[in-house]
Amino acid sequence: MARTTRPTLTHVAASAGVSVSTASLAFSGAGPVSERTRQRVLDAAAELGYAGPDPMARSLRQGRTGIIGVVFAERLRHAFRDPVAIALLDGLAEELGPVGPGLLVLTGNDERAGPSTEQLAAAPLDAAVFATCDLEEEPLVEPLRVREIPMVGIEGPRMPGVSLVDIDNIGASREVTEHILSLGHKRIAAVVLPWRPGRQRGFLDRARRDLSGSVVFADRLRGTEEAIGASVHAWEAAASTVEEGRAAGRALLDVDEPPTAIVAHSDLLAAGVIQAAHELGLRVPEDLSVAGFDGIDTPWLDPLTLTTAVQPMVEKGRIAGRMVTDLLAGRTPEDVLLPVHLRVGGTTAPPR
Amino acid sequence: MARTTRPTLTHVAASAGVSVSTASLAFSGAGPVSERTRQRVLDAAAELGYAGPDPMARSLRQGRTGIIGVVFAERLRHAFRDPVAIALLDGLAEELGPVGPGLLVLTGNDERAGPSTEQLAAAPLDAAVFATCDLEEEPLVEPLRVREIPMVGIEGPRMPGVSLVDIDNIGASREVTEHILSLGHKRIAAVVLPWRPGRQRGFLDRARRDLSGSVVFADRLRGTEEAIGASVHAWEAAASTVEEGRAAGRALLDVDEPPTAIVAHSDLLAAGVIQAAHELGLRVPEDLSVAGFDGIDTPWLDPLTLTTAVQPMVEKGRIAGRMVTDLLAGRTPEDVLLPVHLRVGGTTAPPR
DNA sequence: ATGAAAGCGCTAACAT
DNA sequence: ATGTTAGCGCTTTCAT
Repeated sequence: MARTTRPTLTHVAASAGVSVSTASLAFSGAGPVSERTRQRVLDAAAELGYAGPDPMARSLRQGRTGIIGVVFAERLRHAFRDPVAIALLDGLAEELGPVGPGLLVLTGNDERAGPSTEQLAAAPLDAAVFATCDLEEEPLVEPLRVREIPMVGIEGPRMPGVSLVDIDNIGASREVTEHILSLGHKRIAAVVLPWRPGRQRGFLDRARRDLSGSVVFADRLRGTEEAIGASVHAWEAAASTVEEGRAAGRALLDVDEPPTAIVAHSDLLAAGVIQAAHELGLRVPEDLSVAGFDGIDTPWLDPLTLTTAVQPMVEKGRIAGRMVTDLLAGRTPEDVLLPVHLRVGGTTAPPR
Repeated sequence: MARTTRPTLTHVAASAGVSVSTASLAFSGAGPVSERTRQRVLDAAAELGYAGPDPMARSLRQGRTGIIGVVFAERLRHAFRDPVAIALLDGLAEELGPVGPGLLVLTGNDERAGPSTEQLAAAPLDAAVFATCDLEEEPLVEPLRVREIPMVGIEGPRMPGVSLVDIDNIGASREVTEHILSLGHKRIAAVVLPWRPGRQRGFLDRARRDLSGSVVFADRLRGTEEAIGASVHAWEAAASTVEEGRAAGRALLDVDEPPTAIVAHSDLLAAGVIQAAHELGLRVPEDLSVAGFDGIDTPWLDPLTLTTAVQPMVEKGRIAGRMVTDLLAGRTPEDVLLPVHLRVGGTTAPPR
């Protein structure tokens, strides 16, 4: 009795001599079924090669897929190069693991910063987490808002309908810079995050400071300048990577009167700055102090440990996951602001 | 006229004064609709706040979700730490980007190597790509095989029903080792990949060599031993990371008569070995030659460039994506074996 | 404990 | 170009 099409619950039920509803209960366990019947159904299923209830049919009926979308405003290769994003995903996966099938990764490509509107409209999601969508004017939330998909933002601006997991970017950045100042540094430069959109590499000009871009970019810059009490000589990186940090370091250090300290707004950028310094024959921290932001593992800097602002990366993901769970249960979670603490490492010291 | 429930195509059609099927066509463009009608439907939709056809209903009807699953046999944080995996995902996303919503990431957790059977049975996939599932006895394929989900494996064993994108692990590993031998090295050690399952750190014992584990582990080891013509003194890493490489380097080098060359079966492991060497006061390549495998960017080794076997990481993903497309179109793609080429860098030199 | 029936929202034949 | 109709495969009332 070969069948060319996949068996369905109807076939299984028929073969077991029960109704479809009973067969359904035998699989879901959502109702009373005698052990004997249950076994008959499962046996019939095994014999027919039935793989269990069809996920799409079940989704349509129940109104949910179990899938959580994770939205990145960049191409996958760039998003996943960032240890902070990976840690976030890990926390998210850990928290949501038992819940459903998994995480649907929604990224952009070379042309688009983030998934297309069509993608967002067609994705079978129960909820979405914005991993790196920190723009004031975020075109990515609208398609999901229309669908009434619960949303959680990470370090974004406060937006109606988007629950927020935030960290104290301004305060932490200020604290790092204050540490540098307290060591006695006068000539301080900064390497700031990509302004986004239209990321570019180069000295930060006034125009870009004032236009609204990424709030993380703006907050970390603001913290640094609040500490200094004036605007800081800054280089804008096109991405948060070691290579970009290195380019920044070269640009800032290979001049007549280089700074004695550089505040980088990510650890990867800081690592690049340190590398550039070494290449230019400068010792860290003797000739140059360098601070970062994030608190990622930097085993390759060993024996140096980076002075940095340690943010709870995995925890951000876990909390976002918990918020998703709450939202799906109909609860309205409070926004969360997580603390960041200064970790003084070996890359900062008084100027000579 | 407030509605408490989300509007459906039926509401939109009624409001526009057309039938549901016409309204459907107005959205999908899959049939002839007059421009005037189309506009009326879209206007009605906009007014009602209709977000477009429901993805679940559409999936059920059409029999596909547009979602491609990517299966990792480890926890997310470990999988995504590997630049090779990221590059693969990037190629995959690039190739499949226009096709559908996105990639569903299916990972394990601390207890399970990979997603659970339930997860695999319930995930709404059109096809699956096994990113790091290289076991002979892979429990992860069975749940998908039963569902008749098209599958593509990366560097796995040849399995019925799983299309394969492979690279020449044996040949490339042999070539790297031959390069080391041609330089005149006699005392050669290897740092091999995790044997999996039951990854552990330590000198590789005979028992593990003989048991069937990861085929990538086995193939790269085999290539090295084929070149040497004998079994090699080897350390098994618990993961392909810089830290593990460092631990391996310490174990292999901090002895009375250390090897003059170490063949590491990944670039991250090689980077760790180099770091360990530096910490022990050994210069690379003067005192120790080190080779890797993969060809990832290692800017932090600068100015050193790693001698390694360069594999087409992104290309693997692209081809896997193309295979998925083929399989979904009903075609049966041929298995692919991609070439790997030796890149001689500055980390290998004749022994002193 | 089991069965009958309705319907989730949509698309695709088919008819007009 | 538009409408009618049948179902995709399942879960969930509601009867029995």
